Amino acid sequence: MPRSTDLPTPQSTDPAGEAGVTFYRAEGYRPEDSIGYLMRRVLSGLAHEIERQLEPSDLTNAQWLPLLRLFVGEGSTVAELARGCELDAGAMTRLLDRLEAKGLCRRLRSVADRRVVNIELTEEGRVAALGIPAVLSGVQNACLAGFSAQEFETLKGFLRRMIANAPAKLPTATPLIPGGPHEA
Amino acid sequence: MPRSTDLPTPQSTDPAGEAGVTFYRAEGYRPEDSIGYLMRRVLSGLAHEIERQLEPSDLTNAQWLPLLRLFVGEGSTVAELARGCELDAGAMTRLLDRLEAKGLCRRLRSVADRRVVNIELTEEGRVAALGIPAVLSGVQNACLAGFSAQEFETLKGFLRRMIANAPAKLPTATPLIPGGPHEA
DNA sequence: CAGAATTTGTTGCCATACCAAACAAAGCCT
DNA sequence: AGGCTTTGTTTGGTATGGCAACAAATTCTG
Repeated sequence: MPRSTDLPTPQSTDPAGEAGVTFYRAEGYRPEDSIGYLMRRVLSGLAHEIERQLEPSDLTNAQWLPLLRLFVGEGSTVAELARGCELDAGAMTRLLDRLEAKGLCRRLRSVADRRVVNIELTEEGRVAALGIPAVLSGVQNACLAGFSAQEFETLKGFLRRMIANAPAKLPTATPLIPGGPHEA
Repeated sequence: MPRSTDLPTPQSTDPAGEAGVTFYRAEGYRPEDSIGYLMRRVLSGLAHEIERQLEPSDLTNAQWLPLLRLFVGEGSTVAELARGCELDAGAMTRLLDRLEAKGLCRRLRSVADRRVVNIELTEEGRVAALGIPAVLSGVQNACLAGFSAQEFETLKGFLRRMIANAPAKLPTATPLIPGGPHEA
């Protein structure tokens, strides 16, 4: 197992000079033209519409994601769900409190590892989760009205490149490297 | 039973019926491929980095926007700032409480309209606001590393089209309609 | 002009979200 | 075994956001 203690250098260019990437400047900066502002508006629109359509299920915008992940089996403990939803473990605990209070899930202490609490959907929870993908699909399709398949792919490519440009953020998913480089 | 008249009509009649805009489907829906998920990750990356860089100014992610708007003169009352930041008036009241507690702004009851509270930056507030545009520009430029000017424009076009696809939501900002509503 | 409708700012209540601390249970190391 | 470290969960404190209820001020209307 190669321990790469050096930083991965995707591009051999100078770390300082960004090859003339200067779309924005401090002087005359206009929020309305910023991609951050634009994306925020797109996202808030999506979120509002999703929450509106999930209202009959009594699911808030913060609650459908963990419910969906439980439903599709991507996570079954507090810690896993917290990581999957990019949330604080404390926040997830209380979010699950509310879901449990609604009767959508229940906690089961693991016997194998007594630190762990396994979360499982109730029958009600499964029913509620069942409708989520349709809503997400519908809302996002509506948001993309007028887009060609080509444009859709281009857009996703742009977004993935922007994500890749992030300066080493959260370890989104724990790399499956047993005994990997555990630097502080 | 003659089925020769069957059209290639999909059995699942699209509720949206949007000229075949079906990038996502309920069956096999994968969050990681959704534009919502991707944009959320881009935005959270931007937000984290901005907050990190503004840390020395003691400005949180929620606070720099109203401060910036005050600084550039886009709003000077609670209601205006709330609208400009797409926030609840109540949330803005308390946000201003915290900014005022930090000595960054102060409230002045209007004499013309005694309902109104005018907010103005203190000297400290001006100093803090002064550095914001540079941080926003830098972080967003970094996020766009590797993008051509053409791609940058294409991306913004995509985002604007998605915003336009929103189902008639909030009257974001008062349009600059000549002869329109007389704004303050 | 008087009463209704609207606007503005504030506050209460609740849902969220982060951070740090407290604990418990597992793992690791000597 | 005993101690230090890691992981998982919960809880307390604080910041933030939405909604509803209100009071004060202003505007609209009959």
